[in-house]
Amino acid sequence: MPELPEVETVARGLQREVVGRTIVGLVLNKTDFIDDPAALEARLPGRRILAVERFGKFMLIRLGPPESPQQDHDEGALLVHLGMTGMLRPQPVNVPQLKHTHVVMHLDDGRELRYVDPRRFGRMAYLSGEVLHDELLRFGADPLEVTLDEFTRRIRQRHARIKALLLDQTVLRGIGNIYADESLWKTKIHPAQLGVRLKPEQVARLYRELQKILRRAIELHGSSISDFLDAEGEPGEYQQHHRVYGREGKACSRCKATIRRVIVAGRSSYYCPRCQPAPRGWKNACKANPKRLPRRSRSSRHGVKD
DNA sequence: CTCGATCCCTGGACGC
DNA sequence: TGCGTCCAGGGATCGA
Repeated sequence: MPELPEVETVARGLQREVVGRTIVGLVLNKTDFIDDPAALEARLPGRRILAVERFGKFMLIRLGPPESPQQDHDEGALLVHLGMTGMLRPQPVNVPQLKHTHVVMHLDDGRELRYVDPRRFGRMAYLSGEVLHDELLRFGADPLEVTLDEFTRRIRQRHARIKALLLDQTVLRGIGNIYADESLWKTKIHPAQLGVRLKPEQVARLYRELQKILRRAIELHGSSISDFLDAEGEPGEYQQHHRVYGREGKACSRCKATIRRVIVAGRSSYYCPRCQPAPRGWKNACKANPKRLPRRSRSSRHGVKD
């Protein structure tokens, strides 16, 4: 599931692989995840790829001016969100297309930049400069660039649970379920704790550890849980360093207590019940609302050991 | 204001 | 083996 480190990995790979290439043609298959498919067909052919940047969980494919002078240059870019299962990578034409290949951009070196996304939770849009600018304004700070003061302000400004705040892309952009849970475990903060209740020292630790975890994950090319592959088709390695995510029923590597999973902010949240003490009232809230307790996973129902 | 519910979508795991 | 069911999850949206 592509979050900041995975998107960064793909963006860097594409930066190496396709910058300088010109898109000479475009084939669209399923288009229900594309904002305006006709805009892609009208705007992409003939444009040179100037840069591939990451913005939160988005990739921004910056495009040069169109070759035909009557089409005015609008500083537009192709925005790509990989959703859960999106993959974007260049392939030689003779490599068979994977199932669920929805967008094929023909490049001037003979390769094809292919977008594959089985679940189509991703998003693709061509946005002109002005629209792009407004679109990006909706998002919060980049967790790797934000200052501690700004991070603290954002975590404390809303009366929400820390897990919800970390996942909210208008608070911080780029964090998803994996890196939220991993950074909360590292800093011994329960995911249901309210952001405003965190002590300044806890916020500072979360800030530092979140950045460390994201940077390390980028070094290891992200986490490949089920099917994430980078722009070279390679999986990441960071999943081998997960301490809580996906480890329900296993032992906490710090205290040996059993890792648990609850639903916080509508998302599965993995945590250590001993290292990350629940906030006041949380356990009663769980008893009152059984939906907070996820259905036992099939593996744990059958007692699979680690 | 925050929260939960619902929808989107497919593949994989599981139950029978 | 095969068919039905559940579920994962990011984000948008709506109602409580």
